[in-house]
Amino acid sequence: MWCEKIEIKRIENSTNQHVTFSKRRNGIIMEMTKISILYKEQVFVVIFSSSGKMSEFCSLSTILPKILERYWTNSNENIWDAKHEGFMETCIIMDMAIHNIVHILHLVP
Amino acid sequence: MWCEKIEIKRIENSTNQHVTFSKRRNGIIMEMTKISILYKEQVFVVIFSSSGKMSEFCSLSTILPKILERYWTNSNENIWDAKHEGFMETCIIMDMAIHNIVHILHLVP
DNA sequence: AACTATTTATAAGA
DNA sequence: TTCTTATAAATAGTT
Repeated sequence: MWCEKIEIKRIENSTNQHVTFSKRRNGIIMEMTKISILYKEQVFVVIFSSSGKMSEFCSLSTILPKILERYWTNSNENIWDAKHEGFMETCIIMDMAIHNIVHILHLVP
Repeated sequence: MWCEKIEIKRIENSTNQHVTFSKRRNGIIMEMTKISILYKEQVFVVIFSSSGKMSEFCSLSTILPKILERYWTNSNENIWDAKHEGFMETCIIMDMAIHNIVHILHLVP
């Protein structure tokens, strides 16, 4: 499939995990930025830390309701009726329809 | 910065735009999948079409409330009080803390 | 959708 | 965390 030379497997070492995650996070932000230019679209990025805090905030926080509206409309489930456990470490939300990046919130390990 | 050889600029041609966006979308899904393995984390992906429809759905739609809870907790704004226009084309939500991919929703151009 | 030349991203090491 | 560089991986261009 992909990654035939370097095996993709769990990084156990905590320091390595932070370093490599940091690099890949930058990669994702780069890619988002490119997409926003290529398609002249809005990219909206939120990254939560593993402790649950947002460490940076740019603007236009009110875009999120639009996602939810559409999520609600398209799924037949009640999104507020949480049945599953889990805690967000990273959340990237891209809005492709306005005309700039509105949010890049960095993870602080 | 990045992309010194190939200029990153708006793709005007509609067909090209769909083809290249499709490639980059696959790239993002690949990257998410890798991250989920590298950090043994949950990756949660939702992609909406430009027409507003979700074209695919896998499982666990009830993870979204967790994102919202944290978004709410961390921002001082009422996320339901939308003041800005804009329409989501792509939404990627990664949950890094459960232990598998829960959602990959593909865009259908 | 498939191929591949070329560009871009990353792992490892410092 | 940031830099460097050799190597791996992704994609632009084309069929």
